[in-house]
Amino acid sequence: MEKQRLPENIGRYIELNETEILTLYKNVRIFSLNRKDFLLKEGQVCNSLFFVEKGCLRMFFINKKLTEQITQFALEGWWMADYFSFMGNTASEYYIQAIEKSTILAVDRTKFEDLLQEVPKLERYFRIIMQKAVASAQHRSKLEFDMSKEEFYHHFSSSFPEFIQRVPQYMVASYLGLTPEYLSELRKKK
Amino acid sequence: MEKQRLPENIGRYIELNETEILTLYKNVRIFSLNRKDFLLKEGQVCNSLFFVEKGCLRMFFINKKLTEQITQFALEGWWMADYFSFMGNTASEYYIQAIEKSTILAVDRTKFEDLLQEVPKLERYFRIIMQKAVASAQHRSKLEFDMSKEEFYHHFSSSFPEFIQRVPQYMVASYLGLTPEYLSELRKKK
DNA sequence: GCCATTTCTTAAACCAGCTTAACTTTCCCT
DNA sequence: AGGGAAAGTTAAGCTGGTTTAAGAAATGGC
Repeated sequence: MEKQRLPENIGRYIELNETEILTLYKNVRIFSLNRKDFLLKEGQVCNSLFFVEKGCLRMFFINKKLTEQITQFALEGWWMADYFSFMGNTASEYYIQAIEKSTILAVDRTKFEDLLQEVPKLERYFRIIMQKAVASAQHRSKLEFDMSKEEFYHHFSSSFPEFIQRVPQYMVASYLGLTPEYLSELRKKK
Repeated sequence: MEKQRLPENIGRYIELNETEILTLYKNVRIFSLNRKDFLLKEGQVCNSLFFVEKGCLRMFFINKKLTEQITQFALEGWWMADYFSFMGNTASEYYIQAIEKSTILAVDRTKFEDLLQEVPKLERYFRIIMQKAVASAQHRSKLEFDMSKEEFYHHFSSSFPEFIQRVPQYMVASYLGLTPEYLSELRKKK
């Protein structure tokens, strides 16, 4: 239990004492992943919420053209899950995979309920986290409606230059909803 | 205080006693809107969360082409807000408008915090509501990535046939991200 | 440090969905 | 009930972004 990104993250929104932090860790699994390891595959139930302590995850599904369509990334300090599958205990249509060597914290569904029971303040933390996720989704949706693919790419790469360095180009293309060939063309243009 | 959609909705996730329901109502404004009345306009701060008791709301922004781009609808039993503006106290880029005569409950930002303080169980309710909203956003995003506009329209109209009846076609087109002309063409085809 | 694999590039042909513009139908207000 | 405005339709021409295919460059595992 080296670093402490999660308590630090939680501490931004609520205050936990030592006992509560211990309870938190009692309900969390910590483990590391290699590049390309999977946390979730299509057909499985998403039984955990995943928190990225170190590294980077991507979420994708296999679309009708049988290619991988990336829908989300998660860097350090981000939560990731298929919430539909997690809440409804249903088979997921997504894959969650490590892009880099990563350290992950996982809260399993049953432990999650126990944890919220034992430390009700965490309801507030997760309420705020989820509210921020909804705000982000609203924002992304607006950008997609308002910008051409070209503008969207430039917007994204100037907003998250470090990210562009860190992740292969074809994944960025997939996430932004354009082909790697077209992204390559856009890069040449400018 | 005629009907009680909100307590009914809350009751699906947590149990409130009479006192708590009273506290709830003490922190909520109830009012009605005519067709085309606004709850929020671009430039204003979104100071409330809105709950649709009766009627229908739409959320939109003015895009680069200076046309209204609808990003969300809210029917009876749904919450709507610009969460980014609500959380950050910043100017909104959106409009929220009634499509029909509607009855709305509004929880203002300050009252919201008071309410959560007085009835902490509501943190849980809102956590779950927000989690479901995130799940929906994930789902919609997947559909958009995976379907052509034509498929997306057919999917939507077979999933929500009542809704298609209730809302003008050009608003459906806007929400689905296609032009009214193209939607008209699709309807003719089938 | 090397080689297989993965990632990125280039360019031409193509198409889903948009634009424009003019017309028709429906709705809503008094 | 009637008229003006709002909503829906039609069709032709156009374009942003995809597809295909093949070659070039970069990467990371051993």
